[in-house]
Amino acid sequence: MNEPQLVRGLGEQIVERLREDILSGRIAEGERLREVDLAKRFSVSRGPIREALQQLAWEGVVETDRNKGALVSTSAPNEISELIIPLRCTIEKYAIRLFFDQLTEEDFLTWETILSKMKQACESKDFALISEHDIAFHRSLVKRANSPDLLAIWSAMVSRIRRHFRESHLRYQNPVQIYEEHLPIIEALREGSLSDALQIIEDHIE
Amino acid sequence: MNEPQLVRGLGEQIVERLREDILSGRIAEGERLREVDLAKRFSVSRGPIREALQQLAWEGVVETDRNKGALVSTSAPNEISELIIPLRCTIEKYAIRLFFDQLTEEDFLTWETILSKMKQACESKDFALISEHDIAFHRSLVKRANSPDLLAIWSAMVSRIRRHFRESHLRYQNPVQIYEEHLPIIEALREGSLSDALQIIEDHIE
DNA sequence: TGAACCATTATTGTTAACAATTAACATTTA
DNA sequence: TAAATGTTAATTGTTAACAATAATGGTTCA
Repeated sequence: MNEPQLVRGLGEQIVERLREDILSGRIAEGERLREVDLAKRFSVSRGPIREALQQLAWEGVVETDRNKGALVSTSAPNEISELIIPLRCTIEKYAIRLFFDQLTEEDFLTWETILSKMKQACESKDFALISEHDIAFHRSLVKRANSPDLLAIWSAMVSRIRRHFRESHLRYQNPVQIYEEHLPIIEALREGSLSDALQIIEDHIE
Repeated sequence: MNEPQLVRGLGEQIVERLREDILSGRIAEGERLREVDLAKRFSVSRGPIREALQQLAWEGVVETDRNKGALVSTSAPNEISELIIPLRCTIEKYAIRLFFDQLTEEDFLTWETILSKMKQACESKDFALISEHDIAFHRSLVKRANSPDLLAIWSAMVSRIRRHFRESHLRYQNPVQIYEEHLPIIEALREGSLSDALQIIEDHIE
């Protein structure tokens, strides 16, 4: 099995930090990202920064024009989430089918760790953090399938509907519900019922 | 409309040349790509080379391990095409619904132009060109919906399955069939039957 | 013999300087 | 004044040197 690569390059680390900042809304849509600023912030040279920006551009998190640098791309209008919902469903169900018969205790530990962070964020009503962990949870589901193609396509989609995540979260009067709605997914996986898990994911993604 | 960016960076130019070399088989599967070799071959420094390799890795054309460089991916029997087919179906049908009641004669002209080029490519059995025009046709369908997000998501997917296009084309004994299978799509649009068009697209994408 | 160790080489990762391009702004001109 | 032009500053694109890591090959020792 693929070792989870303990030492990651600077570029990859920066991708994750920037992506979290942008998907959660801590860095605003339309904001310009200058290479030298980022290099100073992360205390590295512009090489890894350029690497990270290129990756984020493919994911659709930022947009780049030649010789003009990178802007945080604006999240798609909500009407497109009508399209994305069935797409996400297809992908995440496909992912679950791929890894379903290879589940280990470690997997559940990973997911429970993310969800416990989400719970904390829900309790303190920090919606930026809630979105971040919500997306992180679903990303880790897709990632578990161990298919770079699957993850790439999913990432390209989700980065474009980050606003939809936040806005749907804001509708909850009691944000802890957001956390609670994620529990059945893991429970179904633990109980070993594939069809239940698929059905629950389908109901959940909306 | 988007200007077709006249001056491209070195990285982008190298991406295209390497991708063509790999997909056409001039660079064999499993072959190792060393940065210094490529830098010498293209007479540039390693910067643009790394950029190009990162892009090709994202597209799935090469695989990279940290500190170990890039290998040309072996085209594993693309089990993911099983996933891509329903995704493409969803997206392209969604696109058609969006523009269906705004069709003009100009649209048909665009599509017929692309298809006539495809026909030529089919007749000369130039499979690289066939793929290009096939992708161009479907891209123009999606583009017609006039939604940058839709196009972006579709592009992210297609860049990962370029290889699948080519391989499915190679199965045709008479490549002109590829061209002929595209005609009913336009015919249905011309005749003004949305449900027919959607059904034909669904049958076509397989 | 062959398995473990060390030194050497090859290769990638990172950095910092330099070149080319774009943006900003003052100046000129109609 | 407003448009056009030229100049400067800010920013990205590219390069080449340096650092860190992995592959190679030979030597020793059981």
